[in-house]
Amino acid sequence: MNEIAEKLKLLGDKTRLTMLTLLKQKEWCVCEFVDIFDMSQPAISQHLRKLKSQGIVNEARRGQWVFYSLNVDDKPYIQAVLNEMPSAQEVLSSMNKEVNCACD
Amino acid sequence: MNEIAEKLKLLGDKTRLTMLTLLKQKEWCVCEFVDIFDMSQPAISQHLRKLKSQGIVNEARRGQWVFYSLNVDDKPYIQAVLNEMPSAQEVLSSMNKEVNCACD
DNA sequence: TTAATATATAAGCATTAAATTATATGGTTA
DNA sequence: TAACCATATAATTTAATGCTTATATATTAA
Repeated sequence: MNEIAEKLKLLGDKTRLTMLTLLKQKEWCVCEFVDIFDMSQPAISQHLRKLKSQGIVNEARRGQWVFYSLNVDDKPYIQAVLNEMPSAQEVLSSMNKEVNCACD
Repeated sequence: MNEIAEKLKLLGDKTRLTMLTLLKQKEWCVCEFVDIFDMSQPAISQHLRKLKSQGIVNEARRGQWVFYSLNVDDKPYIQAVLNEMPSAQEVLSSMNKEVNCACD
């Protein structure tokens, strides 16, 4: 129960919940998240570290870039949460952000 | 999305998650929760107020007692969370508490 | 109406959590 | 190797959360 409470605490943050919603569509690079969110790079990095430490996302370095992807196949309740979320496209357009990194 | 993040934040607290798990089985009176949790009556009351303010529980006064019950029929992702939780019996016996109130 | 019981609200304090700035690490390229 | 870019970590500040004690409100019963 404690472990689930910890994971839910992570989901209960608007920034992290938005990150996970974007991750439904595809993996994202840290630099993309830095462009998308109005927040410093370290703040982004720390959110991702927390998600990774709870096994909610996976990390993969490719060259100088680090990509994060969802890891919720064995966590049905997180899937249920993400089912309630809008599509990544909707989220992105509501945030009205340009992504300008060379990672892709 | 904000609203769901707020609800998840409420679920991400061990005490409240335990309360909700107990509420899977039946409604509970405030005085019972006061017996069960190692916490002051105002602390219990504040947790329940938060859950109520987000529509996760319902409140019903009967005489001098106030009973709380689950209100998650329209919140499938909360149901999915509670499905992961142990039974109310298991929770109770692991807490090893006696309930001594006249509410029932 | 007064006392007793149950619950809620208010105020204050301690802890946690999220942000920032500064700095370190790791990988790429000249 | 040195310079550069991307990311992570550390240290600090600020804000949010959860608890406590004290007090108020509501209901029941003498």
